[in-house]
Amino acid sequence: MVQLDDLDRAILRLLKEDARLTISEIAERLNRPESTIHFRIKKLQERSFIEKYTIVLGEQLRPKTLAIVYVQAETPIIEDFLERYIQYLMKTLSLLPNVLAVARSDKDGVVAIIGGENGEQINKFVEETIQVMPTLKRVEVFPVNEFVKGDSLAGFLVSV
Amino acid sequence: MVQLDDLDRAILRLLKEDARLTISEIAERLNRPESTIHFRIKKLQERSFIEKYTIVLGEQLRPKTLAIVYVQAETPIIEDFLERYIQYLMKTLSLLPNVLAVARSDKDGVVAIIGGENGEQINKFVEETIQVMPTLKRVEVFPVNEFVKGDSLAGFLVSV
DNA sequence: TATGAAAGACATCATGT
DNA sequence: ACATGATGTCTTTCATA
Repeated sequence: MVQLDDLDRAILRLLKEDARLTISEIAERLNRPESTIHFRIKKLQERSFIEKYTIVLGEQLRPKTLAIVYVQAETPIIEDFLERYIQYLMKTLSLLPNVLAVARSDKDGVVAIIGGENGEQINKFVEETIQVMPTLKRVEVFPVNEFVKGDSLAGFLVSV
Repeated sequence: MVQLDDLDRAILRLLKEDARLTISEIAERLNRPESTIHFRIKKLQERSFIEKYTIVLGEQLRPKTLAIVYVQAETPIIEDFLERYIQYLMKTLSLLPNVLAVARSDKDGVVAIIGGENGEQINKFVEETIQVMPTLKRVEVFPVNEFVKGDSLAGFLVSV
C-alpha cells in the first residue's frame, strides 16, 4: 500500500498540465527511457492514482458567473424527516444543469456551486428554486468573482 | 460568433468522459469518418472550446475532507486599503497546497476551497491561518461531506 | 467543410540485460 | 529498472469532392 516516488509525481504533474503528451515526450523531458515511462503510467492507472483522463472546456462554454450557496434546514422533531429532506434537496439540485456541484454539509446542510450568466440570474435562481422550499433555516449566497487559484474549475465541471 | 453543432457536442461529451478515446474510436461510435472527427477536434482546440487535456487524480491522492471557507473583511476608512488587503489575503491562501481554490467574493470577501485530513484539521487550519488575520468581520466554514454531483472536483484541483 | 487513402508516428508487448 | 526491436494501431496530412 506504498505510494509514489519522485518519478511518479513528475509524470503526474506533466499529465496534469497536458494529458496528451506522448510517452516519448515525457520520457525525453524526464530523461528516462520510454519503456519506463510506459510502465509507470500503466501502474498509475492500475492503482487508480490516475482516475480518469478528461478535458477542460473553454470560457465560451462555461457559465460566466459562479456562486457558492449554502442551505441549512430546520431541525425537525422527527430526525428521519431531516435525512430524507436533505437527500431530496440534493437530488433535486443535482439534476439542474446550472448546478455544477452539490454536496452535503454536516447533518442539516447542503452546499452547491451554481453557474449563471450574471449575479442577478443566480440570485433569481436561488430565490425561485431554493428559497421557496419549506423549513429552511438559512440560505447564504456567496458570489464568486475572479479566481486566484483553481480557475478552470467551471470548465471542468460544466457539461455540454 | 456562433457555436457548436450536435457533432461537436457529442465529441466533447465523449472526451469529457474519457479524453484518451482514440479518434478512430470516436469515429466509430459517432458513425463518422476518422478524418472528420480529426478535423472537428482540431477546430475545437483552435477555437479554445477545448482548453486543455488533463487527468483527475484518484482518491488516494486527494484530501479526505473538504470545506468551503468564506472570509469577509472589515470595510476600512481608506478604500484602497481594503483592495490591497484582499489581494494579500488571496495571494497568501493560494500559495498553500491544501488550499485548492481561491476566489474573490464581491468587494470585501474571499471564498476558498480547503482540503484536509479531517474536519478538525481544517478547523485548526482556519483558526491558525485565517482567524488570526486582523480586521476580519466574518469567517464562515462550511464542511463538505459526501458529494452528490461534482465529486472528483478535488482530484481535479489537487496538486502532486 | 467532409471524406478516403496513404504515410508516418506512436503505443504496446515480448525478450533479455 | 532499463534497452531494443517487432507489431499493429492511431494520427496526421493531402488530394478531392
